[in-house]
Amino acid sequence: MKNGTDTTSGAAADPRQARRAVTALKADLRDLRVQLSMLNHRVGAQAELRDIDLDCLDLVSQNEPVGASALAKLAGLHPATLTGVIDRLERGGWIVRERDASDRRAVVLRTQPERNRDIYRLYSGMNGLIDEICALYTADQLELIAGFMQRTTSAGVRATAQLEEESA
Amino acid sequence: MKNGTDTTSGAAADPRQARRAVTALKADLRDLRVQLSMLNHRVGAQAELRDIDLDCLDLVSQNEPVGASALAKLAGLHPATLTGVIDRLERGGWIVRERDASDRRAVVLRTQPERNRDIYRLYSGMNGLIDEICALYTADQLELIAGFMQRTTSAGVRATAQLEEESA
DNA sequence: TCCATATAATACGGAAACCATATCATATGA
DNA sequence: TCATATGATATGGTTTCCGTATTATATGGA
Repeated sequence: MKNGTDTTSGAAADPRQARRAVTALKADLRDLRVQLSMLNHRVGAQAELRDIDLDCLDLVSQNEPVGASALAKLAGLHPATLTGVIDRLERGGWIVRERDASDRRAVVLRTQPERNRDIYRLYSGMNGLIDEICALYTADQLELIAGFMQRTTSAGVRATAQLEEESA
Repeated sequence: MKNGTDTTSGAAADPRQARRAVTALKADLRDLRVQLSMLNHRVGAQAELRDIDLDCLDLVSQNEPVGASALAKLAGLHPATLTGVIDRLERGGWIVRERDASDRRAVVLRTQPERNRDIYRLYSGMNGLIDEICALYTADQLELIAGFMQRTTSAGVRATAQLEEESA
């Protein structure tokens, strides 16, 4: 492994190499996105969940406790559609739906940790492979990569919000 | 980035730091996956395509020319479902469906480059933000990150195939 | 060649999901 | 207190999904 984390700034010594690297990385990111969606689809099939249900389940665990309307906004789904998603997730035991004490119209969603271990188990193959990949890198390199992912996620949030308001 | 310690090999100097880094990276990867799915959902909404249609369009452009059954296998979709997906993609002008000259039962799918620029345009916001992020890194670092993504994509292919055969 | 069998894609139809709209319960503020 | 807003769900028409049947073509013997 040649590339390290040793450099101090992002200034490019060779602009041509930099441009090529950026283009290649974007293609790799796109391929990664598609493949992770495919993996997710199979996981969902095993768990008898639609793709969107699994996405919502992820969103709940990232944001719990979360209300239905907040989740609808995060997922970009119509409220009525989200009711159906929640019904399925609740019926399958993946989440619980509670009344909000401070606003009795509202509903609060939480994951069922016990049940969600089943999802984790379906990802265990991928998990092990990622461990093998990570073993090829130093901790510093992994932190560099993770940092890039965090920034890209933030960019995704912003780009999503922008598309959202354009359609509004 | 942080402390410029050894970056000469993949061996971890501090196993504890390495484990923490791997755990954090997995969480970041998961967040990234979800957010990219959300972004994709908005892009699909603008293009009047279902999420799965957009995934299939990506798969076609990655594998074209590709047959319908090959695509069904890649996407993990029932053949009859895929017919519907292809109908929508063709109706929208995203792909063309040709008869295979060497096997007249088969259909060959290709993207319409002209039309697919519309998708590219919907991703332009994200694209620009990624450029900004990449500017923070050296070309060597970007190559390191891209390499990690490639390996992760390969891992995704393997994990997907494994889940596939477990269900069969 | 002829036929049995396999394979690619699509047609069909019932079940499920999606979502615009209406509805009900509750909150908020004039 | 009441008008209005808001959160979630119910309703119903439209679309999608997918198991199965069907059609067209290919392939490998006898």
